[in-house]
Amino acid sequence: MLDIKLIRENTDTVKAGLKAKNVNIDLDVLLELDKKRRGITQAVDALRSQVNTANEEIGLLIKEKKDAKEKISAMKDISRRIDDLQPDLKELDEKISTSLLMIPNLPHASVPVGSPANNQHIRSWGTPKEFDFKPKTHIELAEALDIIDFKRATKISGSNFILYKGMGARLERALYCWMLDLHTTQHAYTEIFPPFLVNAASMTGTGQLPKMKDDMYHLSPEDLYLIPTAEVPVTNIHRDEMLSAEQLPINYAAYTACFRREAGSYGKDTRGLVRVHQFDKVELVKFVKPESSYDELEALVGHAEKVLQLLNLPYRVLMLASGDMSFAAAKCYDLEAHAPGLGNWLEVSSCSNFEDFQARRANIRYRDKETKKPMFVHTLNGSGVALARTMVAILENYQTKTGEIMIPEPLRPYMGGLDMIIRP
RNA sequence: GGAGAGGUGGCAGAGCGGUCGAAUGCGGCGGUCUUGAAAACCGUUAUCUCGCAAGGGAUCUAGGGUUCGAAUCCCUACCUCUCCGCCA
Repeated sequence: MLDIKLIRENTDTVKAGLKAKNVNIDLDVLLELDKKRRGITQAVDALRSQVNTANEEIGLLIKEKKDAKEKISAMKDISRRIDDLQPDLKELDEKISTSLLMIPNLPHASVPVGSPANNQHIRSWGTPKEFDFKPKTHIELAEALDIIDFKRATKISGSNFILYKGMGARLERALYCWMLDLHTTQHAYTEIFPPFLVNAASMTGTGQLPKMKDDMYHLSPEDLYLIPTAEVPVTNIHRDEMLSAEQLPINYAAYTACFRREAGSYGKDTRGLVRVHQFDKVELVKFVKPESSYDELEALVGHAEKVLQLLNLPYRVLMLASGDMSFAAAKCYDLEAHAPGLGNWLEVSSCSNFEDFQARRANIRYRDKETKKPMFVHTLNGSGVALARTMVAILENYQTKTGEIMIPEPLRPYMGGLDMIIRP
């Protein structure tokens, strides 16, 4: 959520930022409502002030057992006038806060303005693997090895669900266990295992609601949502809390399943593991002081990159252009791993700084040592990393000529020492 | 699912119609004492919002209601706890 004061005082900056994010919102309407509200608020406050003064006097009169009838009836009139203004004020409040919740975060100054075509290539690690045979796709490989059963997943749940089997299931488990161990022991994150169902307040806190309602699975009797990412429950750990400055930075790593309806993306990546309704992910979440959040973003990207480096998967780092960033992000790097079977780069991690956008919505503050004032923290998160697509990259990069899969070195201890997935 | 209790400041906890934005304790901050620290003692310490300012206003889970006036009374929702039942 943006600060209404920022919108009021730096209207042009905000307008430019929204334009860069490719969002068409009429701020002038909002500012007009804001102006009206302030006018009515001032009128109401003045009346209330009268009431408050009079009430003190009435209290005294009654205490002294004097007659207060006249004053009381005068106050009835004023109270009625306040009541008359109240509905307008309430309506304005609602309109303003609804509208504020629909305004996205502004891009940071370092972010290139434009569409996905303007995404900026930051660096690459490794080079796409060359094979002396035609590499297969993960779909062909997994079916032949009987480690993923696409047909039965569809029977059980529908299209774009995954059913891992045997060593496929084991490899999935090895991956998230290893990633959690890496981040908790090497990068100083505290492990979290959160609920996979969250309430509307949590979804609003991180910015999924109200705008992305249709992208999420919703359970109606209880009014709960399936999490699209661990970002939601983990960031909301500290919703409505006042943290102490000494606690910061707070770093959490969480494995969760992630659930996405992917409504509106039918026809895209319909086969295989690239776009699925449920996938596993280890998410990294940071709560930091504002002055360090951009350094923390670089560190966070580094932690996600470490996963791909240790797995020896070639990847590239992109800084997203303003128009390609998510609703809540101020700056975002994507990591794309190369999938030689598909011949594609796959987004396996997205690392963002939200600055105080989520902290404002979720009311996550800390007390500043110098000013002693409550301040909003900055929140960040990044995938470290998302599994289904990383599984694609592993299967396709580690395939042999005979269609078997070498197990990446760091995962072998998690696979009972196994170094190769062979045909059944 | 049934019965009961409760949701108050950073935390714990009092207040149950009229100077209550709220006692007290803990914690925090400043000071006295001390070579330094601890202890002790003294002082101080909510947030949001309107206003150039002076100074207002709001907030005791949320939303309604009663009243001139609500943290305090009534209704509804949500949440927490205890007991019973059911259950992986």
